[in-house]
Amino acid sequence: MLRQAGVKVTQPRLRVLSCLLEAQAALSHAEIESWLSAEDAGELDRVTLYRVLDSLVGCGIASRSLDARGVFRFMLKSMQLAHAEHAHFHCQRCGRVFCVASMPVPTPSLPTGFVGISVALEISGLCPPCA
Amino acid sequence: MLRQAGVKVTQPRLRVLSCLLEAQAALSHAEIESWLSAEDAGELDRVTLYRVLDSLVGCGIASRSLDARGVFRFMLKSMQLAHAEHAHFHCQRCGRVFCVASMPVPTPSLPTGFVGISVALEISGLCPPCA
DNA sequence: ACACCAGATGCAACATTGTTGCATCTGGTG
DNA sequence: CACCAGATGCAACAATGTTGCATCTGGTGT
Repeated sequence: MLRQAGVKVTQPRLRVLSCLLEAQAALSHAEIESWLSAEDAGELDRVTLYRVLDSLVGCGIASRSLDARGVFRFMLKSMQLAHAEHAHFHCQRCGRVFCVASMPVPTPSLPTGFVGISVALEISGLCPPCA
Repeated sequence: MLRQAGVKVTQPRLRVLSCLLEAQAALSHAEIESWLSAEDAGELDRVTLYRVLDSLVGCGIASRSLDARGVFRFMLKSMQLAHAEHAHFHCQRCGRVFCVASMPVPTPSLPTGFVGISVALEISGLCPPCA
């Protein structure tokens, strides 16, 4: 993936990628950091992780979004596409994101001249543990 | 408004409220702070401003949302309600936001245990001039 | 008009998230 | 194998938001 995207294949990038590949949901910087620090390979520098994530987003491998607390979360672009069809629930307290399969994203009906590229249906509130 | 909401009527709250009443858009903490510091009455403590905003949101007078950078912005609930029922279109090129009256926000149908507080339908794309 | 007190304010210190500068290291290329 | 653009690691900084605590004040009962 990295080679295809035209960026250098480095240890940190491979580790972060494998993390995103395994993830079930969009991960925050802090979550990736603690996940990686549990590995044998040891910790990854905080700043390096920020820059690795920037580069993955920049070359189109990953996508960046905001959770309800205003924290950036990352997921593979390929996975993100699979989540474009239903709503997402953002917990205002813990920041976790849940898929709401029961709420499909409506097809855009835009005024003439507007070109829709993506639609997102975002619900804010409290998840069961936090409520 | 404050008395009706059942909270104490204090100087800081009145100053922040008048600020929000005049505002054309949702304001960030920093914007309100610099606006207030230009007044004759002098500066308002940073922390007090956070707590005033919390109390206004808590008693239902104001509402809190996130901008694209992950910064909280505040506006009067009365103004926000006028925008809660329809979708918003964000132009990826010029950044402008348009109301899409033709796309109503669906009523949430959440799994048991989840408490929904707000729903937003956000479309990204290109507006007529940019397309 | 006065005293009281829950809640609001102001200050200091801290926490979290994200960024910048710079010296060093390394993946890819010739 | 040597080179170098770009990646990494470290330190310091910046922006945003939170907590603890002493003091002050708006509202209420007297």
